Amino acid sequence: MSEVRVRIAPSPSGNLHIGTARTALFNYLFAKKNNGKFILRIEDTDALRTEQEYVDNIFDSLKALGLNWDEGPDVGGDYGPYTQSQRFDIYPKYIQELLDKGFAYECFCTPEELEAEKEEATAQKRAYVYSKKCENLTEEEKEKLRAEGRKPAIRFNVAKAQKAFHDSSILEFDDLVKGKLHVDTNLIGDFVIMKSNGAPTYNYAVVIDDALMKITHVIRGEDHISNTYKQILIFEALGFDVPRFGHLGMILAPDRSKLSKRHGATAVSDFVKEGYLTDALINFVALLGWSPSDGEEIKTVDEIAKDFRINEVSSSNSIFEYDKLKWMNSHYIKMLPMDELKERLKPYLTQYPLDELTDAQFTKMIEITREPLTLLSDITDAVPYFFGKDVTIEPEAWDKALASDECQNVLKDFIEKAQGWDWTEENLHEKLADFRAYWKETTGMKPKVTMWAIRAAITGRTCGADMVGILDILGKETSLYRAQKAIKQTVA
RNA sequence: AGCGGUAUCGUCUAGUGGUCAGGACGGCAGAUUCUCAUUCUGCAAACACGGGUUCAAUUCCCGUUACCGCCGCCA
Repeated sequence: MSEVRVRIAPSPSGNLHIGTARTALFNYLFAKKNNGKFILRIEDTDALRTEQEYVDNIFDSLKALGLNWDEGPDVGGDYGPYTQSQRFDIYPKYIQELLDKGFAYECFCTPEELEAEKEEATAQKRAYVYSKKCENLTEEEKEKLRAEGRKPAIRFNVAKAQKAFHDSSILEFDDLVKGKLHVDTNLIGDFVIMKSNGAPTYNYAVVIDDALMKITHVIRGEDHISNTYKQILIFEALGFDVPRFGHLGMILAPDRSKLSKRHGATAVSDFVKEGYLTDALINFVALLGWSPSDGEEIKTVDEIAKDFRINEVSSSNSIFEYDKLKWMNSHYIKMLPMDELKERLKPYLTQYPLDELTDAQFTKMIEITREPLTLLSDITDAVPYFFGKDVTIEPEAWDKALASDECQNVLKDFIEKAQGWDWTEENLHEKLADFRAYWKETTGMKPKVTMWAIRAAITGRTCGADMVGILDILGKETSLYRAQKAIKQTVA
């Protein structure tokens, strides 16, 4: 069998969608597993909706996910160009071939006429298929229409192609993930393959490109199933080899609707901005429809590729559950080496005067605050008390841990004793333990309550990072200054 | 409406003509910890419904229902 060649063909009318990323991943996995080639093609035949910014976003997102392509617009390849808008001189030739073979014809219908046909169909509660009214126009009629200034679109003659290559009107193909699929081609109207402005339509361009790029397997979302029949017919009409098709279930939002902006992030770059790691994203999305044979869910793309079999992919839709993604993200954050974590976190710390800390202090701060991070962006709210002389005490922290006389006494005792402490990490650890023990023995106060008073005074909160580490980073002066400020003046 | 697809805990899924229907996330309970979080232990939680076929059906077949997709000179 010839070399496996698969492709991902996004349309640059938006940033790379997470669903497209999953389709790209499955293509990539299939290529890897079969020692094939993974190709990127930009489908920008609709100039109105295309933006360079989106093209860049698609490149960047795919790269960030580790889905590197073997051939594409930027890296080239033997079957380029890989951007459809640069292939416009290729398409007319095959249109002519289809016209010559009688598998296509010119259609002069206006949008209004087409609209009327559709309305009539709806009124009669029938499915709309094009009336074929232009199928047998004579040359004179065409000339007349042309003289009126009408520019024809080209339609594909479905029935003719079907009849030429199949015994009945039923067209069948064997889907890589769904098994045998079929349709009655009488239900497919003669569709437009070239618009009146000369631009190819999706269903047509895709066939020409897939054929010329020698694509062997087309893996895509199941929303393309009905397009597949049309495409197969074009492949056959032009005498091209028909590739194998595989249709993946869709990704749905938790409310079972299409995943859209109102559910949160949908583009890969949005997720990244929110603090998700691409490793977590790609791992998570692989688990939608595919499951590892050893039950181990945390896996790199390479590991998944070894274990991947397209026919074992689930053919049903799956819901995008943010909870599990978050769990996975926190897992990947925990696995990040310190140096890398520090760099990744910096973009979320721009509002703080990082130069107040030495590198050692900064490292320490990250060490003691990284544990509860679910998103990288969580760091923003986890560290305000490491900066500045003063700290804002949250009302709840005050009420719960500082307002009572008992707490005030703990704090006073802390200030008094801490004056004499040697301010090193080990020593603080020991002294603080003694401090807790002392209060427990003398008053029965729970260790956590004792610590709350100190924590609240110094960080303004009742929960946060390791207290020893905080004191160490802040230093004796700032720590005691803050503790002192939390003493009620009236109680002096 | 028509055509096509799908159906196992709330979610992602494993699995089989005879299983205690397994795992993960989430949930709940407990343990550990100066707090939050981690970590550990335990618990609850599913074969959509109705007919067949069969000694036996979650598994095979048919139907119903639900959900999704498609019906563009969008891709």
